[in-house]
Amino acid sequence: MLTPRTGGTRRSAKREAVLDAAQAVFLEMGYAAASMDSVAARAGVSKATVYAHFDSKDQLFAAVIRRRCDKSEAFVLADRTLDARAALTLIGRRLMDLLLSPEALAMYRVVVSESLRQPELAQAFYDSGPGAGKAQIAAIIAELIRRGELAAVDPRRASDQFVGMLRTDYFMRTLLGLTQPEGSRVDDVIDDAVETMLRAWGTASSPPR
Amino acid sequence: MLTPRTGGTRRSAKREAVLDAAQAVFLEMGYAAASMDSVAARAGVSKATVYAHFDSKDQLFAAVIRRRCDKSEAFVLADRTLDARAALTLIGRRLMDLLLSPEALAMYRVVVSESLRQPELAQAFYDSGPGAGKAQIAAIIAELIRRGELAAVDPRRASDQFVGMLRTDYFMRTLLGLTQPEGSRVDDVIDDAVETMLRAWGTASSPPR
DNA sequence: GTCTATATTTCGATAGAC
DNA sequence: GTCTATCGAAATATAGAC
Repeated sequence: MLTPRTGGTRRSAKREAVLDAAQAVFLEMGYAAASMDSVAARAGVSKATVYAHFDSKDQLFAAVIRRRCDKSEAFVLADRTLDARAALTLIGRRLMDLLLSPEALAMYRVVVSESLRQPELAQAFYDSGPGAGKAQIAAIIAELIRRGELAAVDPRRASDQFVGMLRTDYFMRTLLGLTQPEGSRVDDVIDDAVETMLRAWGTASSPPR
Repeated sequence: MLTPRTGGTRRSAKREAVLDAAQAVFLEMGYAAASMDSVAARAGVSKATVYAHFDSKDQLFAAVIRRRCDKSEAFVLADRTLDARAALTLIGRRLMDLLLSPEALAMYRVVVSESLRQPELAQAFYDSGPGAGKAQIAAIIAELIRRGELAAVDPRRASDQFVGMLRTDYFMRTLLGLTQPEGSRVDDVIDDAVETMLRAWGTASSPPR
C-alpha cells in the first residue's frame, strides 16, 4: 500500500512555507537584497531547512517564479453577447487591474532586473504573463473581427497595440512608485484606448464615440 | 590669484573615471550585485579613492543616475515640412532606436528595480526619460494638429498612445533578453503604430494607408 | 527533515601613511 | 587625494546532532 507521502519532499508543509516566505521576500526586496536568513525567519524554519529543500538561492528564486507563473490564470473570458466597445472596455479593465496590482508590479520589477542573469525565468515569465495575455486578447479580437465588429486586421497586432495603449504613462508612473498627476484616472486610460481602437478599426456595427 | 582647480573635487579626472566605471558596473550587474571593489578596479583606483569622492554606495549610484539623466538629450527635432505620416514614422524610428539601445535597456532595468528604494532617482529618471519624451512628442503632435494633419485630440493623450503602441511586445522581449520571433521587424512595429494613429486621428491631408 | 552552530567569503566602509 | 591594509557586519552555504 502506498503511503500518502505526508512527509514527502515535494509537498511538505515546511516546503510550502519556505516558498511562500521566499515569494514575499523576493518580491518585496528584490533578488539580491533578499537574504536566505530573512526567508528562513519569515517561514519560521531554520536556514538549514531551507537548504534541505532547495540547493541554492538561485534555485529557490527559480522555484518561486515558476510556481507563480504556473498559477497565473486566464484573466479574461469573452462574453459572446458583448459588442466591440463593451468587450474591449471589459478586457481593458481586467488587464489594468492585473497590471497595476502590487504583486504583478513587484513580479515585473524583480523578473526584469534578473532577466539577463536567469534567461529561462525570463522566458517562463513572458510565456505565462505577457505572451499568454497577448494570445488571449488576440483570440477575443479575432472573434470580434469574425462577427464584423472590427475591421480585418491581424489580431495579434491589434492585441499588441491595444495592450500598449493601456500600458502607458499611467503604468510607468505606478511601476516607478510615483504619484499620479491630479485628475489622472485609470478609466480614462481604458476609455481612450478603446476609442482609438474603434476609430481605427471599428465598423458600422461598432462606431466610435 | 585663483587656482585653476585642477586638483578640485568636483571635476577631477579620477572622479570622472569612478563615475564612468560605476555607470558601467551598475548598469551591467544591477545595484546590489555591483561591488565597490569592482567599481574601484574598473576605474583603476583604490577603493579609498572612491570613498574620498562619494560618501556611500547609495550616493555613488545616485550620482551615476543623475549624471546620465542630465545628459539625456532631446531625441527628436520636428522638421516642419514633414506630413503626419513622415513625421510620426521619423519619431517612431528615433524612439525605437533609443528605447532598444543596450544602455537605455540597462538603465531601465536598474532604475525599475531600485525605484522603491530610491524614490528621488525614480522621479529624476521619469522626468528626464519617459516624461521628457512624452512632452516632446506631444509638442510635435500639437503642431500636426495645428496644421490640420491630425484631428483635434489631446496631444499628451495621443503621445501616450503612440509611444504605447511602439513599446509593445517587441520591446518587452528585448528587455527580457529573449529572441524575437522569426520575421519580427522593428520597422513593422513603427509602420503599424503610424497606420493605427492615422486611421484613428488622420485627416484628409493625412490619409491612412 | 529539522535544528543549532559555524565555516568561509564577500562586501561596505575606514585607519593611517604619504 | 591617494594608496595599502584591515575591520566588522552580513551573506551563502554546510557540519553534525537528533
